[in-house]
Amino acid sequence: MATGHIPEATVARLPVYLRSLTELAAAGDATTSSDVLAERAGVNPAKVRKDLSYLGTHGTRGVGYDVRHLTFEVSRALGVANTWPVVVCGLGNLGRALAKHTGFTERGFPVVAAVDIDPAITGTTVDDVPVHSPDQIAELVAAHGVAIGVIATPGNAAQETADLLVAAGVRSILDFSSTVVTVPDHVEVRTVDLSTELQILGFHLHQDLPPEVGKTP
Amino acid sequence: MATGHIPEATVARLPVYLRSLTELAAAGDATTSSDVLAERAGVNPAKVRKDLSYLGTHGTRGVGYDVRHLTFEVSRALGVANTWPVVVCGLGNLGRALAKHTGFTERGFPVVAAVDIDPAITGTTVDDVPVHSPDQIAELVAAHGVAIGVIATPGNAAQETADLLVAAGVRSILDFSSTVVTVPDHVEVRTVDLSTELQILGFHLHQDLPPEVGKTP
DNA sequence: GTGCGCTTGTGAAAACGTTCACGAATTCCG
DNA sequence: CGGAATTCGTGAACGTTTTCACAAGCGCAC
Repeated sequence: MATGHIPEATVARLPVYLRSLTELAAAGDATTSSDVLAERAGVNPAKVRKDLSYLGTHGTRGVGYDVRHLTFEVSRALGVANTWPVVVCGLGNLGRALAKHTGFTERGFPVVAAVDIDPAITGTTVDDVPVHSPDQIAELVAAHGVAIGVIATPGNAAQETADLLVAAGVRSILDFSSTVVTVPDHVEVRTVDLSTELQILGFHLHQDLPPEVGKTP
Repeated sequence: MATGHIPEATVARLPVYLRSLTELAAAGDATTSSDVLAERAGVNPAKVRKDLSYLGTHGTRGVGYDVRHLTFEVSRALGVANTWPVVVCGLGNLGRALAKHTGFTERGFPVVAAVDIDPAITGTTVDDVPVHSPDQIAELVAAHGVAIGVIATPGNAAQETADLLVAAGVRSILDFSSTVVTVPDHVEVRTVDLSTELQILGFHLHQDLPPEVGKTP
């Protein structure tokens, strides 16, 4: 089975496997199994095997997977050898937390700059990340080779920010703004909406509630 | 079609529709169509119609949907009339941002307390949210009727925190910790992993790259 | 009223994702 | 060496989600 095309659902799980593999390696395990990986990733073992089969990687029947080799295969599939500089737009509570977040750099996504419209903070730094004004987005992207923009602005500035990022040549956007931003086909947007997540949880809580009184008879 | 069972995929989109409806109402539109909603939600019009059909709600053929009535129906399906108090665990960069985030309260998810293991900050407040120590989780949950816990701790404290939340009676967990937490069946966990999101974007960037040189011939 | 244009609601088809179940490959042990 | 125990890889079955396509209902114009 060639590395031809990896389903989206699988791609979304690869980072979880990679993390599990790193932990296993740190624990000194040389080999592992789909059962162990499934347990750690919180999924079904068959799913692990099928996911890994898309990588064209091969475990050994009766034995399992070589942790080092599998780590290499998953890393290669994800392209983690690449470093993708990121710019964070909007330095509210969330944007500031993202700019300070050290986990990004560790995984190959260094925050090279932040952008905010407030002139009081442009020119300053947030944990060594320089803060610029929005009209400098194009320069920043060009200077650092930024491919990913993070939008953490208020909703009403999100589309405008996205437009600036796209015009500057950014090809991927991670949007925390609780709005749907429209971009050209060649740009990928992933939306993380914290309120929506809570509303989904709230839906299930609500569902489990005893049926309401006062319904129309 | 009865309100019997709403597919998960639909539930995940209802908050987006609800937001669009609120905007349309604010703009003074009395009626709208699946096309308009689809445009705003960034989805296919047929999907909007099918999603809404699960609510047992009825638009008017040839006319569209009544914005006020549809808002009511979607709100009811989501159970937004309920208020679900939330406790935020872990006051690092992200936890602090979440505790300060005003959007939660606006949508019926007030952050009633925060929890951190650092004795230097327990007893203080973060934007009026009181900070307690982890061993007070049970009391907090009981006192405020908390049903949802947010985990924003470092990864190594996540499972432990989840256990405390579950023991205290929390039924839903929103996990930002980049780990897979294990909980009993009656507890729902949603995971938001920021690094994973970036890695998925990175995967596609990597895929679009010209094929690497130096492959085995 | 009758006809026309618009928009919903929904079967049916297609695409996608998950899980099952089992053959095949490997190791280990007696 | 032969058989039991593992564990992978994968075709097939199943379930979910998306999309299509069109009949049915509604309003307006005349």
